[in-house]
Amino acid sequence: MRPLFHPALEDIRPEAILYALSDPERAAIYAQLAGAAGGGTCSALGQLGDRVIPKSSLSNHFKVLRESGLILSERQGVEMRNQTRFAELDERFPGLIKAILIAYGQIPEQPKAG
Amino acid sequence: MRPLFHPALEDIRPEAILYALSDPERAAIYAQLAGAAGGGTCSALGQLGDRVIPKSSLSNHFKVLRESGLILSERQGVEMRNQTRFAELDERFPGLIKAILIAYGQIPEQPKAG
DNA sequence: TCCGTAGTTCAGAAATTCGGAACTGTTGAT
DNA sequence: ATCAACAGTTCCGAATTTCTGAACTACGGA
Repeated sequence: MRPLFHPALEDIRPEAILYALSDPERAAIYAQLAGAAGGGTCSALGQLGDRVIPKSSLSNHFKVLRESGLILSERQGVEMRNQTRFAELDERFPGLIKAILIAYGQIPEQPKAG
Repeated sequence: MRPLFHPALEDIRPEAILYALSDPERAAIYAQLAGAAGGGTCSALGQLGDRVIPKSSLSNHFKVLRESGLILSERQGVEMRNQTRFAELDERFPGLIKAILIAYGQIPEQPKAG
């Protein structure tokens, strides 16, 4: 298996982020990861609502998320642990990811501070 | 010519917004419109950098922007005036569009209030 | 070694995008 | 009224991308 490619923070392109999250299935996967503490595996996230995502499609979704810079994947034994790169990304593109998750209704809207 | 379709505010989908702006050419067009006071025409925005966008492609870009809910187009004489629906959209998806424009470097990063 | 599980790669079908050419709709001139 | 010029749309074929079942690779346990 080819080693997994992860872009360096400075190589992450906004168009890749938007493209990756413009697919509701991928956005839902990402949102799950953003919520899950441990780092989700592919199979754990393979069922969204009533549809079972075929595993080749799922693998591709993770690849798109990974190569866009949204997530970090590393093999751990027989499975793959995935976690978001939220903190890094929020530094590079302030407010972007949070605004997207809010737009999708995956996290409640933030009240203004103060 | 078919009448131009514009989605109602409540029908606008985040995936459509992200998809529309995941194309750097469309994002640049949108950013120009967001900056231009008057409402830009297709031909006025048909040249970005060194590339001349073919007019059928340009027409399609505007269609995608329009049908995603990002812009409002209306015929004015022989040409088409386009303007953003920024205010509306910002109400529906708070912070989203601004964060995207910032990510693309099209507007300077906003300082935190206070 | 052999088996089961997790995920990747391959390959062909289906869907999408791109853009040149033809077309529509509007204005202004004769 | 007719014509020409112009802005933008639609059509359609070529190229690209996406989707997913099937085959495959990688790891761990017995």
